[in-house]
Amino acid sequence: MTRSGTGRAAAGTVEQRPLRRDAEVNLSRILVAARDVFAEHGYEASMEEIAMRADVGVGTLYRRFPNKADLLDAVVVAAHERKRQIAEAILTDVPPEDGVFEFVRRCIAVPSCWRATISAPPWRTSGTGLGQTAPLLEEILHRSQRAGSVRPDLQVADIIVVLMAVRSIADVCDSKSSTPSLRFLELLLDGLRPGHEAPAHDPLTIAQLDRILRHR
Amino acid sequence: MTRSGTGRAAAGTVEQRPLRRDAEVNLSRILVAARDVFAEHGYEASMEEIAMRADVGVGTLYRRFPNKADLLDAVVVAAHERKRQIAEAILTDVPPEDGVFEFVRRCIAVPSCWRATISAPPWRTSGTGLGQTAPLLEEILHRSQRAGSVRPDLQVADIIVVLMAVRSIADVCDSKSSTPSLRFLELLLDGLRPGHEAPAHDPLTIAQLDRILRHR
DNA sequence: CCGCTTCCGGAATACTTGCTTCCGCTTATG
DNA sequence: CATAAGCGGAAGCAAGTATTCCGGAAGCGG
Repeated sequence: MTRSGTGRAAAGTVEQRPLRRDAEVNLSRILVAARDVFAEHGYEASMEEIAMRADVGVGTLYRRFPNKADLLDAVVVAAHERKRQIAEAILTDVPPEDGVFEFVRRCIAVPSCWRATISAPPWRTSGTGLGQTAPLLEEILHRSQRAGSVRPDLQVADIIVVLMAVRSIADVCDSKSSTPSLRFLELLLDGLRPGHEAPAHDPLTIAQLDRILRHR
Repeated sequence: MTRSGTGRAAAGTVEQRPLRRDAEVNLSRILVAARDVFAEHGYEASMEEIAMRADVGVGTLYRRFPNKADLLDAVVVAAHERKRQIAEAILTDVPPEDGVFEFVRRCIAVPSCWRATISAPPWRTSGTGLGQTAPLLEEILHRSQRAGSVRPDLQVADIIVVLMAVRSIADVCDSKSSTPSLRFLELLLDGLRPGHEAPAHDPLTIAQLDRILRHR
């Protein structure tokens, strides 16, 4: 407490001094581990397992994050961002008729990303992040529909549900060596193609889906 | 311990005297409750919740079943039986072209049945029961394929996976008032119809699926 | 190279959770 | 009415786990 000795920054901003080099490395290791472990076990995952996977002690986790929920928060925020990036990339790089299919495939190819997004119980997080991606997804969907590659009765929420379904199958069935969920995914995607009767049941709205995901 | 007074049966058989009337009622209430609760929460379900749902005390559970695992066993066995019955009914009552679709729809219409079958971690149960239904399912599938209503590249395991997927969606999304999983189901079934390219990935074998379900 | 500050590990703490047991009371049954 | 089966639910007890704490190690500025 000598004086200002410890280098604070401009007043007002809560700027914190940069982390020590090793600490920064550990931090990113923690984030990766947390992402994976939460993805696998959901919020039930234990801090100890996360620590082990990150090759640090539990104490280190608590140095960076006040508690488990805050750690999850960080992971979820990062995952949202990743998903939004995917959606944007689709809109710029992919021909309209492949948009929906590519979106789903890419989301699934980055499991630690979308898994966390969806499985997290965000009763505390700013939101499920659907609000951020939904408009982009809507655009992707419309383009594919105009291109005639996707059935016209499909809704945005259906796509999210598809993601959730494949995720859960992958959780149960996939292993290091085999990924049967990919076959399931293709069957599922075939169901999104045109040429079928309109389903008899109404789709969820984004708001409903959002509530479901947030509340549980 | 007077004598044989308490009516034991022929030697050898482990025949137990019939349950008291009220006890029998309670037993079936327990079975129903356990079926539902296990279906909802998986093996994590607490004995207390099962007892509460059955409107009995936990003590009563333990009078009938030595422990939680055995209770689960009973539920799983019953569920297998139910599923087999459904499959048989399909084979006799339903025209070939509807077989697969009806099977899936009926399984899902009896949630407390197939849910338990599939979600239970049977590291202890005689088997996953796939062995019993698989041959019937195979027959159902072949008939539908010969009738041309189902894509020829579909395999039995695919159908089981479909069930698992719908189940997980229903768990998360369905409520008393709305059942969005039914819409998802229809989309999924559309993917099983003919007219699509063969999926690039191989299906699971029944044995693989069996191992997956049993081991986890 | 020195000393200060940040960091680290992981044992110990303090709970929570949930299966199982126990025992005094109730209820069917003959 | 007597008896044995059945019942409820309050402990007992064993795991599992978030969080704290502190002695020692490691980066960093001088």
